[in-house]
Amino acid sequence: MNGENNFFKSAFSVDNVIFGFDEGDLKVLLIKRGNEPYKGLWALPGDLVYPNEDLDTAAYRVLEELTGIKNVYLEQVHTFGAVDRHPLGRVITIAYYSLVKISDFTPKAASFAQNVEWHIVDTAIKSKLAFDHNIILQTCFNALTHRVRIRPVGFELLPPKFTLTELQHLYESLLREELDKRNFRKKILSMSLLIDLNELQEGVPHRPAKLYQFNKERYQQLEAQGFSFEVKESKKKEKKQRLAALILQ
Amino acid sequence: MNGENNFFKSAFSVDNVIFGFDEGDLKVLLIKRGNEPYKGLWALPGDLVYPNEDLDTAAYRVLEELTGIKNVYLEQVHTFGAVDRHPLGRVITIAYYSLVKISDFTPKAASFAQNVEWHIVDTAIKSKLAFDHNIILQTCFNALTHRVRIRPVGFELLPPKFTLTELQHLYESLLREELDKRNFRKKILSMSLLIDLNELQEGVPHRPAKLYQFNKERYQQLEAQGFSFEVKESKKKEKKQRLAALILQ
DNA sequence: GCAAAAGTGTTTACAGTACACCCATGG
DNA sequence: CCATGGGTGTACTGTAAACACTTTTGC
Repeated sequence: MNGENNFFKSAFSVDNVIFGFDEGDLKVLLIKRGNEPYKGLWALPGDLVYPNEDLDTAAYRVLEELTGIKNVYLEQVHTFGAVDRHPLGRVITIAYYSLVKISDFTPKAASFAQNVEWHIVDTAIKSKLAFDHNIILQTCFNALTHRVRIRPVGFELLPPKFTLTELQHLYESLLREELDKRNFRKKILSMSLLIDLNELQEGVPHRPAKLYQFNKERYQQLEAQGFSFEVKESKKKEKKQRLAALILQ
Repeated sequence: MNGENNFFKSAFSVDNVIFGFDEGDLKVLLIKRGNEPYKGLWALPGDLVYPNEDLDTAAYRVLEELTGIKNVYLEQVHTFGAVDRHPLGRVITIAYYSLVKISDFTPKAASFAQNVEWHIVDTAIKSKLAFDHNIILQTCFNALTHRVRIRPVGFELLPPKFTLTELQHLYESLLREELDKRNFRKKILSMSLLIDLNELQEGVPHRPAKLYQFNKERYQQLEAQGFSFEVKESKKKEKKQRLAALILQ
């Protein structure tokens, strides 16, 4: 398959790191390989890209075939192309990650599903995965933690209604550090990206928490304005934080 | 070349957005195409990846063959793979950018060099480039402006000895905004990433400026510590700016 | 002496951080 | 009435931002 000095004798695939959040842990969807190479090892879902298929389309296809979920957050991260990364030939792979709400997840055909499992990311990274999937998973996790500091992508991982504590736990999990409850709430609520649903949790053995919803319209409005918070800002404020961002975080 | 339903009938290339800084402008190195398709248009330097060549190696090769420069800053940015992006077949391309000191640049064979030119980035983005190179250039420029806010990559674009004003102009060019001279100097010098060479500019028709050098050792030391500024920081300070980074810039 | 860029400190305002107690519910 | 997590406000502090004049050199 490889070995001759000939272009157009290689292939490319997409691999999709599908993240979910459940029971306080960030998880990733893995497939147990039924064939060689790496038979029996866990691997990221992926597939060769069809000749008439765009890369993003291929990544969406892999996701939907596996989970049945459409319309998810998907982002290309990096392309891995070490000569020896695939034992059977020259195959480079374009790595994506997606963020899904595990509650939306309906695994396909049961015979298939028994080889598909959510794994805790921390554990999966340390275990031996097929191909170069350890480094791909690590790279995509890094990209996610970086992304979450810049854009409110975290909401993609939560169910439509959530409590502030759930949201905080998600961020703590992504940022790998504990956050102060009062400061977290102050910050989040000040962005007016949440809609108070005036509903309460039910069936919890303690004071029920308020439920919130992500305000997508508000988010898109802010994004279009470069997050300059038009309502609160003076001209002075707009220029603030520019030098702050200079060079070092 | 394309059209059959057959994998391993596609190819991948690297394209390299080579940035330089000169006369106060950010520039990009372009090649005028001598062959179809897109004959006569300016294009990013790039090449097909050899069957036994890693992706990064290919990107370095393209750079060195063109400029004679080694050991530069190089970063993979994004992979472009629209089905119709190359008129002659299915060719996806992995886009890189590199940062070079224009002073190091020694164009290769003169017959070749007449088709190689530095273009001002702003102008090049607006002009019609070959293939999908407009969007590739734009994407790489965005990646650079993002990167420069996080890591001091700007120094890669300056000659070994530079003045603070030159450094400020570079940052103004990359960030597309004017900076306050006193605040800029205060911030930069406080990071102790610069070495005062105790030398002055010569032959300038005004008060000569001091020359500085980038302190690479200090930078690597800080990087290894996650830029936590060990000398100045208390434990409290270490936790600072964490919530700040939450969600929105 | 004049043109041109270099160099230099202080004040103000905002935003992040630290921190502790009462509340509502189920059992 | 107890256990569990939900919910709330203030004082402090560090850093970014705004801002104007003097200095040095070449011509």
